[in-house]
Amino acid sequence: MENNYSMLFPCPPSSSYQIPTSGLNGQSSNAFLGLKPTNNEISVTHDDHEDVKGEEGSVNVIIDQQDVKKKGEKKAKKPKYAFQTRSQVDILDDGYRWRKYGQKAVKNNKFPRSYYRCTHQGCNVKKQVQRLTKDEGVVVTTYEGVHTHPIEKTTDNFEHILSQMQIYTPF
DNA sequence: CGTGTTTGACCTGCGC
DNA sequence: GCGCAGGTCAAACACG
Repeated sequence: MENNYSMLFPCPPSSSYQIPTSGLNGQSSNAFLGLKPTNNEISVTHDDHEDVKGEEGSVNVIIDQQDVKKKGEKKAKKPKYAFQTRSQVDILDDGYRWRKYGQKAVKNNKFPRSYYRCTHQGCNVKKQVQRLTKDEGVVVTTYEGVHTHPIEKTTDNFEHILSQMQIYTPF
């Protein structure tokens, strides 16, 4: 099926941070994602884009339908979301619990890429966190898959995050 | 003791 | 087939 996800990431109203993800893998989920940069602005971009800086305040989410194959299993398509965040720290607390399972040096990048998996049972959402050589202030977080469970931290924190996002986006 | 991180080895895909 | 790069595994380790 054809889906246009380009507007998937509107800034949610403060009363609700439900993000429409219906159509992704035929599933829907609430609170797909939130980011908590420790400071500064959030911008979101395509993981294919080279011009990482982007314009401040611009929001651009690209979902990449990636073929994932495993031995003996049929291909499954997983949505992939790349977020670009200006932050001093690599770890963005999005409310889910993540376990790091790997770290690799990336070519043409002096910073390593870290691999995380959601620790919730049955939820195999993955994310990669990578800092850019070009701009050390930029952290690129790539999410793969959709959480099959509600967010774990029921924090006010999360609403703060979202309100921050509204501030930093032109919507 | 439970949970998460570190890190080298291993696997896989791809280009030559 | 070979080498490289990216992705994952898993044992050892650290920490509250």
